[in-house]
Amino acid sequence: MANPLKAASRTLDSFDRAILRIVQRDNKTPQRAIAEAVHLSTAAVQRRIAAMEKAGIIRWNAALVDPDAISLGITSIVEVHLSDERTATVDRAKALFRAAPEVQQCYYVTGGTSFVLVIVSPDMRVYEATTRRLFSENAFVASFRSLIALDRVKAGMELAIP
Amino acid sequence: MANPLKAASRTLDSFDRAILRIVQRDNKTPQRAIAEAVHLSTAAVQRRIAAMEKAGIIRWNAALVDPDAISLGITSIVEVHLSDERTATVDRAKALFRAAPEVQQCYYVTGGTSFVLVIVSPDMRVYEATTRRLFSENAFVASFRSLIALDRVKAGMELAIP
DNA sequence: AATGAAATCCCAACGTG
DNA sequence: CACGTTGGGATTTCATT
Repeated sequence: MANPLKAASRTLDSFDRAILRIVQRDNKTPQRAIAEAVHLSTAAVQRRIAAMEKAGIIRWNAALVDPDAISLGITSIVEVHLSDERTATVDRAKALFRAAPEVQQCYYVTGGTSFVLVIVSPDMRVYEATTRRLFSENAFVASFRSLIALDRVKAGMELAIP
Repeated sequence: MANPLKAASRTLDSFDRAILRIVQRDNKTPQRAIAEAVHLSTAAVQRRIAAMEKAGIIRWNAALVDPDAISLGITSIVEVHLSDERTATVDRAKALFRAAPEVQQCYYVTGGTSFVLVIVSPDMRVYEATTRRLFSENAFVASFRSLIALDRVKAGMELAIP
């Protein structure tokens, strides 16, 4: 996991991409249904899915949970600026954010802003406590800016597969 | 889908949350394994999962695909400012972003910035074309700022279930 | 909520182009 | 080498108590 860009070694043909388009939306689709949709046998579909899982092309199979259902009503996007951009500092920040359960997503970005995080919290009080723990109480965080989500217009992980 | 905050009607007990913690990481876990992990019968697990799917608590079951594997190496976070915040304008923007396949995620946010998007592209050339189509060529977009991801430190949809 | 039966699905082995 | 067909084993699903 040390390398940010781990190239996927397998070459995907149009069958693979067609399968991905389906399981991306519903990975519980029966292989028989997939098979007839892409005009392949169930065994071929099975082999390709297994290969793509092993190659890391399918990273994992997840049930996507509605945050509101479990009282995590606050979604916030946070821009975080570090005090410096030395490798050691950046790595410490990455480790911190990766380990924090409240941090649903974390991107290290260009453009002056060092990180963009997506944080999910039950309410504002807890959110404020989280920001204090992750940002205010860390010397290597110079500043941060919170954008509170009023509407999760689109909040999946779906990709437009070419 | 008109209401941004659709309250989930079902009340979750600790069994439900325990199940969610498991299927969130791997929704292909056999029900028997879930059952013994949470100390319930397989039938009970089965019924609870079905109920949570019907209630929308489990929004969908997805295979998460590695963007690099399908030549979508550029991930970008974009802040978008609208020319005005009238309802009609905001709704038009929401519809546009929701319909765009390149837009993986879209949040309508407070704090002066109207939207935060996550956009996935095969390369910079295509990314630039996308920004032109979605932002530069739309009169209701006043400005936007791109933050290119150097590292997807954490890029799932997992929630810390309380 | 638990039990058991029926249907379905997954997966490995074999044979073929 | 990858595909398709076939069969056994496991899992999900439904009906009953």
